[in-house]
Amino acid sequence: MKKELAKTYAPAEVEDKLYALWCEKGYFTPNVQADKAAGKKTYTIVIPPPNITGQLHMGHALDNTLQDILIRYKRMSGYSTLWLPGTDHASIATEAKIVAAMREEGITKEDLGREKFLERAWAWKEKYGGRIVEQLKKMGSSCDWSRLRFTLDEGCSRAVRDVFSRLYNKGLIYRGERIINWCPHCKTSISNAEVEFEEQKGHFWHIRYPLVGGGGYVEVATTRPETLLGDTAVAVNPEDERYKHLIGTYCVLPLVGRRIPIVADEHAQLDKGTGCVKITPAHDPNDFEVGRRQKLPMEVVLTDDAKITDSYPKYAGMDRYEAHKAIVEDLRAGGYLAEIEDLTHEVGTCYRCGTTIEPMISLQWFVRMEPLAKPAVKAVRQGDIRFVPERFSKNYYHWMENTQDWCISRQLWWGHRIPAYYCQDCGEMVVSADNVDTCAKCGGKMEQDPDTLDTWFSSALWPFSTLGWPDETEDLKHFYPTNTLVTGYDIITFWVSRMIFSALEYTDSIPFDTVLIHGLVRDAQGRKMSKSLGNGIDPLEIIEKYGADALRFALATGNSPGNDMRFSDEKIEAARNFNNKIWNAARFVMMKLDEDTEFGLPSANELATEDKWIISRFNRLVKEVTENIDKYELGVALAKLYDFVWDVFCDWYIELVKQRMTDGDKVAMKVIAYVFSQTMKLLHPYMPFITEEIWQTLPHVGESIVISEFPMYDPALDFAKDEAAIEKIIGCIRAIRNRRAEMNVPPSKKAKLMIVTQDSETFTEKSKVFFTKLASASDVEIATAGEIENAVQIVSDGATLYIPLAEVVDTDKERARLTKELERLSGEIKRIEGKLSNEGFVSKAPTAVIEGERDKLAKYKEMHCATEAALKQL
RNA sequence: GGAAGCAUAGCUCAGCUGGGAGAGCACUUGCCUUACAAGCAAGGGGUCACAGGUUCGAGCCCUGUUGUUUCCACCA
Repeated sequence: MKKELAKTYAPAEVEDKLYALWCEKGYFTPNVQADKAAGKKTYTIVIPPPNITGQLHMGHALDNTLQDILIRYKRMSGYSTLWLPGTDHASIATEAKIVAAMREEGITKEDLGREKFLERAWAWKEKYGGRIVEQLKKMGSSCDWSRLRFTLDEGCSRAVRDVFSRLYNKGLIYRGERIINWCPHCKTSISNAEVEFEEQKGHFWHIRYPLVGGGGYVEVATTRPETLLGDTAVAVNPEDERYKHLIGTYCVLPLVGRRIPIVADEHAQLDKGTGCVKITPAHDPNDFEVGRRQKLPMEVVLTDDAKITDSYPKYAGMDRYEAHKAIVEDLRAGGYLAEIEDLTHEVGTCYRCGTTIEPMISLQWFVRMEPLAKPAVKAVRQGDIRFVPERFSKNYYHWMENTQDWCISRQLWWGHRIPAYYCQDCGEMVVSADNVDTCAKCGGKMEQDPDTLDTWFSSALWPFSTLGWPDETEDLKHFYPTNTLVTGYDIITFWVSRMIFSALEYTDSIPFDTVLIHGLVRDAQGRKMSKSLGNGIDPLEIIEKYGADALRFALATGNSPGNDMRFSDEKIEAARNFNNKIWNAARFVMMKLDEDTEFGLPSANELATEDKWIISRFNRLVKEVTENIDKYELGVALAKLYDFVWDVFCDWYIELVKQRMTDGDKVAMKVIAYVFSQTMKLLHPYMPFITEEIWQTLPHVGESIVISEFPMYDPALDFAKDEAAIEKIIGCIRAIRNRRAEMNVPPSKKAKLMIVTQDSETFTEKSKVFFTKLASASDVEIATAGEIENAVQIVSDGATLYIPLAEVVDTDKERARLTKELERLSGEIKRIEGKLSNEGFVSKAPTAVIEGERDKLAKYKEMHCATEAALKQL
């Protein structure tokens, strides 16, 4: 057993080796049959599939660390556990990357054709999808790789086609001409959720439209004068006295010369601008509605790449910004421009490429949201699905209750092709999960819709499509609904909400019961990590330098649900240091253990006080850590583990038992091995590699810590009395060290120690060694009464300590110090007495709190008395 | 225009249903004490943003104010 370990922990030497072993043993793959037979409860997490566009970033690292902590914890706690991994085809993002790469080669999508393009896309997927899987493995993620999925694989695709045709048949998917958000760069429609608003400086242009017949004009205001080309009316409010006489008359569109009507519509508000609104039905969502109500023509003036159409020869081919300038100039020249105001406004941009989106009228596919949103809201309201932290449910409700129909068609090639088929001869349309070649009506040739579906359409099915749905597979029956979804708050609307309504509609079940929300990982200055800033930190570089466990620790510690965190060098170094601390504790334990030390606790009557103390402390730790993890307080649980390992186990228990270990005390060996090995288990979900490496070398039962049993709280291991005794001794040791430090006495200078106490159960013969080892005592005497003259006197909880360091004792200083101490104690006593004499406090406070105060009072009174005595002796 | 979060030690942040303020880093002092100098020991440092309120008791609950961040929203 006695192994010589390196002084510092070298993660690189153990991580890959252990991960390979875990995979080989199949620890991450649940044995469904056996688990069922054993009646195990299930615990399932389906990974938020990373995009195949690139590589893992810190956000992924955090997301996956949290998931792995939960999964490993549940696996060790006896659940039938599945963490299902996969990747997302990320339609628009991936296509944009591939197109960009092709541009380098000087080819366009059209040059290549759909089929060849898709070949490239699949090659991309192989390369980058594989890379992401490797990165997840490096993190130690205990995913079941035998169930790896991809949003565009056959199973997911089938689920998508199935859902699409179901919804279509129920009337929940429709095709129609609506105003959609058009990205002129990506050349596709995008959904409302994919539009990001950005504040931009602009102008408010007031333009005069001359009235037809007779002089005069109406003045309209717009931020986008170039859309004037598409105006087909001017609206005024029907109640507006100023313009009532103009309703039904016409004005002339400047520069174009078209006659357009002045119509009455509530959209125009009395108190805004001039009260007259130009109406551009084909290029503005509000105007589109006005146009429908007023039966106005839709005049399209922009092409797919946001250039003016050929209908306006003077401006044809100009992009929207050039046209803007030209039209402003022409308006000015023509004397149509009345006023120009400065203004800042929110402009919609494409969330992928940042291009300003163009509202356009277009024939697209939509999901009717209202009937789907209602049950989705209800599921959260009645608590079937819970957000952690709770406040994010407000976000969710707000979005769900106000959401508009979802535009799901995209003019892209990389994605799920819409399962709608059109007859080339008679125009008949069929929606079908299966391919349709010939028209049932006329026998003509059917062509599939060229468009693909929004990436999020397939992501919305992810929790069940990955488990085999629409088939009633074993996996679906066993693991669905899943349990915890771990994701960032930035993706609640895109994804979480859509999974919820999708699951309720298609599987008649919630997709998961808990949504654990985490924040963003920011850089050390609190900025978002981004490519343009170049402040991104690569998790793999961190792993290479510090190890996966250090990365995981740094991400999990001090992190609370829903809050952003900063990642810094100090944090990762602190994490590395903790790894090293654990490692060295392991070195100590292993150096001291006998080879035949077995796993297990000695019986209670064999245990020394300090053994019971550490066991009791550990037992309480188990209870707290379990409770914290169950409440998703992963950061709090980890802080307690850190504190226990470093401050309780290393700084005190190891020091207290060192002598016994050196003396070959078998009981101490068993206790230290037991507590430490169990501590490794508690820590394992957070730091899988180092804990396994150490656990394997300690006495243990079982094959791997991965599949070992998570420690359980045991009321029989609460030793309150022994805990109190050791806490007292620690208090004395601290007090002695403190005094010595104050007097600048070096540790090497030993001195006799006399302990005057009535507490013979705490201050025993056996406890003397603690003072010689840890408090620089040369010799310890325990007495029930007595004193040493000219000695340093320390009053601690339960004892008065005398240290004869005559040459350094300054009697005046001692007197001053003790007097001060006496004052402090008097103050405390007065405070507690005041509290206890408060009628309200004693009648209303819980008894435990009152008891606590009484105990403290007694302690302080005793110390006060002892201090007084000590002062007298000086 | 709505909504939410945050404000605690010099810095970064924890603080569980209210019961005497914590950690890491930084700082000061002393230690290479055979597990660990990536360490050990001791120490300094906080009217918990501000103002009210509820309570026997408030960092925590309520109201308002200020600062800051974010989300949502079709303001021409």
